Amino acid sequence: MIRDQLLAAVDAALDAAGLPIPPGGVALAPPTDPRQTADFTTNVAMQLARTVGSSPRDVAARLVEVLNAERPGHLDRAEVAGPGFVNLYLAPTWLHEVLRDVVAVGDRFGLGTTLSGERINLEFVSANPTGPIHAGAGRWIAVGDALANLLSSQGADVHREYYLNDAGAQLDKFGASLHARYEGAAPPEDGYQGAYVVDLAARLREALGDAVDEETAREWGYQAMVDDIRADLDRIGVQFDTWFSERTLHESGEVAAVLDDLRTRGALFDDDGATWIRTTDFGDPRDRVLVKSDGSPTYLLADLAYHRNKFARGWTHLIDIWGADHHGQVKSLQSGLEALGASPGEPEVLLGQLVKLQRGGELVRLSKRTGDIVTLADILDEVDPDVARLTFLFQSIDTAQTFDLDVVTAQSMENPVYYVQYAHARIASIGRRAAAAGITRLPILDASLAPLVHEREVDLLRALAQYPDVVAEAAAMRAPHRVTAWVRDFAKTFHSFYSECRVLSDDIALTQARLWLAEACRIALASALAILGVHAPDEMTRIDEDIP
RNA sequence: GCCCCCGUAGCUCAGCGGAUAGAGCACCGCCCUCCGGAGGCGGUGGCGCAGGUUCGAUUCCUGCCGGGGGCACCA
Repeated sequence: MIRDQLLAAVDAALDAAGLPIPPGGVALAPPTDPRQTADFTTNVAMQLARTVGSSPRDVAARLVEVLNAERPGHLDRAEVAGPGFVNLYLAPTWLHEVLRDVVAVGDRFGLGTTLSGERINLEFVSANPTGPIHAGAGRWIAVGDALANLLSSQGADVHREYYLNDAGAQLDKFGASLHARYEGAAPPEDGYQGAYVVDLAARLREALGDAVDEETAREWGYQAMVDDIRADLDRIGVQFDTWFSERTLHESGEVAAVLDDLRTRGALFDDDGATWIRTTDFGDPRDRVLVKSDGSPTYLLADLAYHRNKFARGWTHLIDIWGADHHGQVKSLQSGLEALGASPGEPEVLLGQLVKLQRGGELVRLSKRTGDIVTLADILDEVDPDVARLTFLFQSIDTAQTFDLDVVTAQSMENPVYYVQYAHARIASIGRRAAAAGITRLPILDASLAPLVHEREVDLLRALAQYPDVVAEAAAMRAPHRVTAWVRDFAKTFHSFYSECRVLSDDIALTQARLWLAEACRIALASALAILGVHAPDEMTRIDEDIP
């Protein structure tokens, strides 16, 4: 849009001034300094100063001279500022053009093409089907789903996938524990001690009667847990495209095939009765076991078969979201896949720092032994899914998160999610008011946007202009929280506008212009909330009715 | 000992190498004739330490200090 035109103009101006274009192109962005009133600024002169052999301000002056002579569209003037910044001041019309652009693309506002053509398999959550989904896993649900939306918004074909570890020792332990409870006995020492297993045993008896053997108990329990997990995911509004069973890899011979392939490629060696893979050839700090001395496959072996299967199904790029406690396995998996011929760096693993739960001012100590866990369902019993999701999407996955159950529940009325949703609801409310008053929004081509000059209106238009870049950048950085940050900030700007600028007034032209501005804000809020997986309501349920 | 993440306001967190670092909560004031007060306006208050790279470092590199998570023939 407009920035692209300006970039082209700056490139041309550099050329006309006899200056080179820096490798990597010209950076053109709104100034971050709150004192600066320029619309865009570039540091290109400071970048070029050394190669050109003159001072940054001199280079900037040469560029400014050409720009002011050429005056590309919307440019009012260019100025040298500070140590050598070139500040571009645009005519107010450029922001009105932004508004027209937003309205023209409508619900497609914010979409980009930076990832078009990519076929991405995004695996997240993949909690073992041996118990309910833990509260902390809610972070990966929220982040994974938002990331999928984000990548899709940039044109990628994204597939949400859940890996079911239904072939390993954990499921056996789970089966043994369930069967023990079913028999009224205590689970094995290294089994699942949680109270939910007792409840599950009762459900098992109700479903299948009094003569259930351990294998039947395991299989029934497995299905029951998968059903429960799907129900929890359904509550928070996340749908997976594929639920992939580890068993199928063993049954289809794909696990064995990986071993054969690695043998052929000379990546294996035997030691101590076990079969190892030489992952150190690809940067792993140590080699890894694929087949244990008792002949059973390791988790890594099945995981290699799994990721190879993803490629075989046509996905060209794999992204896994893992908890930081698994970071030691990243290099092993990538090395093994590379040994199988995949491109280095596959899968791309996003390591998320863990969630600590806090209640009553104290950390909730989790103990597998006692089965003392807080589940996602527990959280969803207390707060609505939008609150839970946005809470998980506040911060970067690079930082450990403390999820304070008291704060999120007791103060949920003050949760920022409502602040953002309220902005959307207010716009809808204005629409209802307008309709009731018989005010119709005329086609934007017939509307004059010239009245939009108030500082709050300009703030909104600038924020709208930046939104597509925010989304593209968030996708590139795999950082949904950047969208959260933008939408919270945008909501603040909107509320400020709302209280200072009345949309519906006696000034017909101003009303028309502001109705269109409000519509553009609605489009942007809806877009951002959709990416985050949060609803954009047209009205809020009233609270605090008891206050006179 | 080695590997990964993080030390920014009293608390929780933002901040693609740019100019005087932002927001929420908390605290102190103020704003309801008017589109929904789940709101608005103002105030208090900050980059762990030391080097290095750079025209310019909260951001990149190194070391130290502090916090979290890993270093299995477990998943």
